[in-house]
Amino acid sequence: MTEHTADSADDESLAETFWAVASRLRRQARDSLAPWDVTPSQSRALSVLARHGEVRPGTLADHLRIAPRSATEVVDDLQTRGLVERRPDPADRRATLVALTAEGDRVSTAIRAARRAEADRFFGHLNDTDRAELARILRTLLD
Amino acid sequence: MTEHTADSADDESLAETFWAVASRLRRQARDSLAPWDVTPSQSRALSVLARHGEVRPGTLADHLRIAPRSATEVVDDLQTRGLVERRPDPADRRATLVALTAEGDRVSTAIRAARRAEADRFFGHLNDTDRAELARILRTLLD
DNA sequence: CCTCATGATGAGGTAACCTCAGCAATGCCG
DNA sequence: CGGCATTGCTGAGGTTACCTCATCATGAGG
Repeated sequence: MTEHTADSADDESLAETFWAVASRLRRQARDSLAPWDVTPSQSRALSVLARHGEVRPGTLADHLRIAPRSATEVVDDLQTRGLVERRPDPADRRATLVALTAEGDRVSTAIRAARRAEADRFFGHLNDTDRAELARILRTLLD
Repeated sequence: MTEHTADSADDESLAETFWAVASRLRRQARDSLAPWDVTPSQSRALSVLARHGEVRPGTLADHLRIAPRSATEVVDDLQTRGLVERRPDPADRRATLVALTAEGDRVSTAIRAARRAEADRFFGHLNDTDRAELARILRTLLD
C-alpha cells in the first residue's frame, strides 16, 4: 500500500526536524524581545524603518509582505508606544510618511543587538564548518 | 563563555536565511493542505490522532504543545467536519476520548501522503549528501 | 466523607493577519 | 481643462490559532 522508499520517510522527518528547530528559534526570538515589550511584527517593522528610513505605510507593507491595511495597524501600535511618528508626505498629500522617533531608533538598535546575540547563542552550538554548510544548504533551497 | 569568532553578522543573516526557507516551506505546506479544506492546526491534530489512536483532549494538547482549552477547540472543528468523534472514556467519567472517524482516517492518510510528496519536492532540490548534512546539522541544533 | 486535584469546557481576550468600502488626492486622456 | 480611473490610507468587521480564568463534574487520598 504505502510502499515508499526510505528517502521519502527521511524527507518527511527532515521537515519535522526543520520545524522543531524553527519553533525553538522562534521561541528564543520572542523571549529576546520581551525586555522591550514589542511584538515580533512590531520588531519587523522597526527593522524595516531602521534600514530604509522614512517610508509610506504601503511601502512598509511591501517590505513586510503584508496587506497595506495591516501595515496601518502595525504603525498605529508603534505610534501608541511612541516609537514611530507619522508626518505628511510633502510630495503627495494623500500619503503619510512613517519615521522612527529618537526612542524608536534607540529601541530598534537595542533589538538589533539582542537579535544578533540571540543568533550567536543559537547557531553558536555549531562549529564554523557546520555553520557555513548550513548557510550554503539553506541558500540552495531558496532558488 | 561563548567565545566566538567574528561571525556575528553571519549568524544574523543565517537566521534570516533560515526564516526565508521556513516561510517558503510553510507556504508550500499550506498549499498542499488546500484540497482537504483543513487548517494546519487541524492537520497537526489529525496526525497526532493517526499516530496515537484515541486520546483525551488533554493528551492531544500535550502532543500539540498547546493549552488543553485550545485542544477542545481543534477537536470541535474536526468534529464539525466529521473527521473525529468524541466518546466517553470508560475508565474515567470526567474524560472524553477523541478518535478519528473512517472519513478522518481517510483524510489523515491522504494528507500524510501529500505532506510526504511536498517534502520530497522541497528537499529534493538537494543532493543526497546535502540532505543528510542538513538533517545532521539541524539535529545538532536540537540538544 | 470531605477535601483537593483533575478533565473538559464556557466566557472572554489577544496578536496578526485579512477583505471590502469609502474618502481624498493625483494623474491622465481626450 | 474637466472628467474619471487610480492610488494611498484607514474604518468596519472577519478569521485563525492561540491564551487565561471560572465552573462543574468526577476521582482519589487521608
